[in-house]
Amino acid sequence: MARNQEQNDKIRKERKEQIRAEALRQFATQGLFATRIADIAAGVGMAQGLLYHYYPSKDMIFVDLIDDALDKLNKASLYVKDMQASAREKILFALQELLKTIETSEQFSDTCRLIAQATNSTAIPEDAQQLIEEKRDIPYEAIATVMAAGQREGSVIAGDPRMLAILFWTSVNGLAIYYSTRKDAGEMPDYRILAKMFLRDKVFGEEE
Amino acid sequence: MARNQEQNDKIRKERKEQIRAEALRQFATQGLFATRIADIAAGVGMAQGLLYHYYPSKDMIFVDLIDDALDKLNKASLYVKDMQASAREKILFALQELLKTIETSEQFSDTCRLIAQATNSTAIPEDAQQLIEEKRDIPYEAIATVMAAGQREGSVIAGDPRMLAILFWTSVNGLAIYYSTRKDAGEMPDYRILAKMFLRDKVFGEEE
DNA sequence: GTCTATATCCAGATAGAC
DNA sequence: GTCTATCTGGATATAGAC
Repeated sequence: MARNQEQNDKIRKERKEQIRAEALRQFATQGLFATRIADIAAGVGMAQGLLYHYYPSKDMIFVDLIDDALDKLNKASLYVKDMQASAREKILFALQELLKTIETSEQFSDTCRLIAQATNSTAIPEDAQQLIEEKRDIPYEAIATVMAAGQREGSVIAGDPRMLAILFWTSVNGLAIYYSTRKDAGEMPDYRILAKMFLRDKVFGEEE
Repeated sequence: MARNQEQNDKIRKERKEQIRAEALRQFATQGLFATRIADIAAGVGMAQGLLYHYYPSKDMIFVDLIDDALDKLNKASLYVKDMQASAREKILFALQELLKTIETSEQFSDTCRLIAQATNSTAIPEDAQQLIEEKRDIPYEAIATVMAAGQREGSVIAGDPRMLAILFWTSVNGLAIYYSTRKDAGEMPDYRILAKMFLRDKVFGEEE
């Protein structure tokens, strides 16, 4: 009977992951309130009632996804901050990776959109609001640290490093929203144009 | 009796404007679906039933506001495009004005947020979707025209002008969202940092 | 674990009195 | 023009059979 236990656990975990994936897609594209629990269940291919064996409520799915989304973003931010490289290289690397990921990963775009949906509405579950309150500043702080280091090394322009970090993230975020909401978006801009905002010296090799 | 007619029209117009203002605030901060028609009516200080003498449905209020928001943005964009000034000056002026307006005008922030809410969800009324489809590209085209002129005059970096326009608007939009969703936002960044992305030559007077 | 059927609630919209 | 009271539909969540 211990064998069945294991199998059940595995099924349970897989099912939960299916629900999460489907809910992420729908929440990101439609928003929390416009997404019906029946649609998520239908998307997964399970009965509506069954979904409640995995999550106690629609809100809880949302909170779970928000928590996950914030953690992923924070982890990536801290990775960049703690890289072995110059500040200049970190900024260029981060922008290049972010833009590439926005372009190629549907799931990453959805994650950005989910966070946008959540931060842009006061009508989300209180738990989700608290998570955002706690965790949303970490990427800003990480990049601000890099900017300050860049100022010391002479590669980054003068100004409040936190302000530069805000410009960094709001620009990336704006792009992410733009590209995830247009099918006809075309290709991504060159990441070096964004980098040009923050760096004192030339970022383009041949041209300019 | 013609006198009463006039007065009624005036009351009617004022009332409608009150509803619009309240709905804009609530749609922008909560989203279409989380906003209840009862709350809008309460915010205006009228009975729920009375609201239906001014608008046939919640969706129609939303569509009306979206239409208005897009028109305002487009008008401002075309104003900048047709200014009597160099492309470089137009870019600097536009960014300066946009950032100042985001900072000072609650209503402008709400307008940006409303558009963000609308473009970021597929679950909005079809009429609204069509309006967005029709009108949202105008600001991009206007700024792209300015960017192309700037390239000819030698002040703007190389690259697809439409791409530069996308960077222009997504950056501004990201900032607008950021500042409208934080009470503790602090002051706006220097608009010249954003301008630095697009301009070949120095944008800061003394420093750098 | 999975489904169908159902209870419950709530928001949008309407009717009708004043 | 304004209000109160009500209808109606639809979505969340639950109950109970298999």
